[in-house]
Amino acid sequence: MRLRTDVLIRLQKKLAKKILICPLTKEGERGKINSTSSSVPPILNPKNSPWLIAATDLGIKGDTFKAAIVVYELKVFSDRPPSLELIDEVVYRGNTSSIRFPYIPGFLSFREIPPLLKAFKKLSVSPDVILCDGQGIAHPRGVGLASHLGLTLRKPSVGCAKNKLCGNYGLLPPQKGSWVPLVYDGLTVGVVYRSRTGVKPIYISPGHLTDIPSSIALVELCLGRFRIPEPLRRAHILSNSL
DNA sequence: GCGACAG
DNA sequence: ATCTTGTCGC
Ligand SMILES: [Mg+2]
Repeated sequence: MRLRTDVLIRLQKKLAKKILICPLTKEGERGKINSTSSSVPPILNPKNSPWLIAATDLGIKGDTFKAAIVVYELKVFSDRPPSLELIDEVVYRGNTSSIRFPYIPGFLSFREIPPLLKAFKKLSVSPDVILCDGQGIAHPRGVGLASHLGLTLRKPSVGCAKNKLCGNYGLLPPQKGSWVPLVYDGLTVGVVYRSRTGVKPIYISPGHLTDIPSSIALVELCLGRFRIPEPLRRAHILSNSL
């Protein structure tokens, strides 16, 4: 039997109004005005380090699913590359049969959030921001997985997807670090970002309590030698291991 | 009606 | 996402 999406669509439209797009800051600094009034993301300022970066992913293998959360401590320096140190990891296992929704493009959050919330209950630390395997506001109704999770947990979140859900964009140079706006319905909702030279790009969009510049900066600071930022890569591996 | 379509 | 080994290319 087909899933009735009309109720879900109404909920998404209501949630969309609650999403806040602003520079990424720590909870205590939220709402304060930039002392320098500059457009430089606060996370790039060494003075604001360290940051606790969480990443989440869900893996389904046969009759078992695993919701994984990893937490890294990010330190930004003025005279050397940023450092990432693994702080904590948790995995919540459950029966695949307990997953209430099938996968339908545009409604991924309803399928993945319940298991992810279970995993968050096992987490003892409180991250400053959550990286999600999926879109943020780059969504037909502006509420992708990252946005929905951020709103639910009342925490900053960033969407980092391996594929596009919606929107259009122009030619993207092959060099690592290049990016172009991702436009949907006349609005720039994120960017298509080249994390590795000559490699398929990733799709970055703000989830909640962050903006596009801060989202790009966060992902860049978390990149290692792979296409996917290290925390998300680790969460993905963890959610698929034994 | 047709094409697009996160994980 | 999952099902799956070796193989092609930089
Ligand atoms: Mg995933």
